[in-house]
Amino acid sequence: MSWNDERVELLKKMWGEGQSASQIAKELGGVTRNAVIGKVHRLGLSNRNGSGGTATTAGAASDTKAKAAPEAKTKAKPTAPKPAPKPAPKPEAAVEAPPAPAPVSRIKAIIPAGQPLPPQPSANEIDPAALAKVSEVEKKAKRLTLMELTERTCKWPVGDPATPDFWFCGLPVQSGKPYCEAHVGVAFQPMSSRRDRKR
DNA sequence: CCCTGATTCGC
DNA sequence: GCGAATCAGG
Repeated sequence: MSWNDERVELLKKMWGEGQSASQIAKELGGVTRNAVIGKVHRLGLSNRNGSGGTATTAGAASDTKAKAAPEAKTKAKPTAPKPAPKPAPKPEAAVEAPPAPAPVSRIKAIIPAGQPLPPQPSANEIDPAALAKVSEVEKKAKRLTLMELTERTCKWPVGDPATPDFWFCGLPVQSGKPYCEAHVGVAFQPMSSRRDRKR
């Protein structure tokens, strides 16, 4: 496979959207993420400029890569303000809210085979987008049983534990979190809507 | 271990 | 120019 115009464009597009190299490679097919990264660099669009903030959805592993540039990098673009096209019309990647000083991110999420299941879409009002994502993801869920869960499978429970069709998502977890990306989205909602319940 | 991007260097 | 191997980090 070679880099057609189309392929390069798709690469640019996806990279611009913040997609990870591996995702792009998967989409393109016939290339590895290394190839994608290499191409990205050759094209000179390595830094994903961002003015608005944290728009990284499925990847932002490394960022503090100031590193020690051994040689003088020949990256000259002094007069290239770049309008920083950040359209991102995709409503898909916008589930996280920055202002969350709440230290609520310490759920042990062990799921003690019983009742204390912290999350669970009930009478809650969560981000519609996040919920949509979840229900979409649940189609692809692995439907694991409790025993099949591992450290890197999403432990999001689906269904009623007192019912034969109760299973866990089982998709690959985000990173150290107990859930896959979609479920992390609804599990760790940093409070936004419905903040004051009746009291 | 999973993942991420960055760099190097033979091709 | 290309990308596997390697590196460096989360």
